Amino acid sequence: MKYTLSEAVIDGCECVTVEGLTHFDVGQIFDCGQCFRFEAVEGTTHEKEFSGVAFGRFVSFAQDKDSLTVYGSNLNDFESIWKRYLDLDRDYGAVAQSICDFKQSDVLTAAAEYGQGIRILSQDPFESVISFVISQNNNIPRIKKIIEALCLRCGDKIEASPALAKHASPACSLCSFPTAEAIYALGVDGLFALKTGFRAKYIYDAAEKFLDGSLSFEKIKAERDTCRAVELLCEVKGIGPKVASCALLFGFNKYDAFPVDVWMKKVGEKYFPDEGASISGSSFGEYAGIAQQYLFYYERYKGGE
DNA sequence: CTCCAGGAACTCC
DNA sequence: GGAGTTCATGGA
Repeated sequence: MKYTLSEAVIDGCECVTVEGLTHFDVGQIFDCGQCFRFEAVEGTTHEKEFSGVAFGRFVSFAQDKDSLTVYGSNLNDFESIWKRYLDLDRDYGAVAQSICDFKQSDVLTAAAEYGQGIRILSQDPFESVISFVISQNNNIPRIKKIIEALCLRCGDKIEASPALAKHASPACSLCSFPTAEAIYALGVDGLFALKTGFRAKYIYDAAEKFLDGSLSFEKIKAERDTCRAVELLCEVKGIGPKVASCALLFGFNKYDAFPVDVWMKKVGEKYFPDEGASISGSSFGEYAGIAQQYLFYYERYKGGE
């Protein structure tokens, strides 16, 4: 994946421009359900632009064809944070090819073509764990609302210059995702007050186990066997196979983690009759998680909204 | 009103 | 060890 970088100031806003990207579409990346804190920027001068907060920083990703402009970043931040976050050094053309070679399937081939701009974001592990605990038996707009309320309630304010703040969508506040300490301090009642419902005690348990060390992210990162990593996460109340798999795929770089939700059960029943609703990653190879993302996105979004 | 949402815990047999 | 039920909430 060879691309070129340049640093600039546009309308008083520090930014980095990346040229020569392939298999990259900010619309697909931020609208495929892997990330809940980025929103489309209205009235952008670019073809597409999504802004939000990650790793305690506000940033805006604007795309025109194969060119990406990262507002709110200099070259240093880009190299140390956003390059990794966007997974830019992975050759998604080769990944998609290897997925389709491994599992011969017309639907999978069509899905990989349809979602060819998707990339798996490398998100903060704690944020992805809490976010997907909130996602259970919930819909995406409300998941975003709850996370937004949580960040407003106990995240840290992020300072952004007026020039940069123009890129912010009103739907996303300039607050970092809360620390485990801050979430723990809210208590179950405080979390319940944020309309988290029955998930309040689950969020609290995750924060508590993270803080007391019984949920070791270092251990999970180091665990080569993704099935065992799932088991480690499932020690938290409210984390089952689906939530654990999402957290591992989006927050721990476990590309073979294969979340099965209601949409993937439909995919199994419609297109993979041998597997049906018990479809699993074991038949999709080392990039099963990326294959899952192609199939999820295809089934969920093809044919509009 | 009922049904559903990127599920998982709990309760039965 | 599976199948059915419950859990908060809000939108369709």
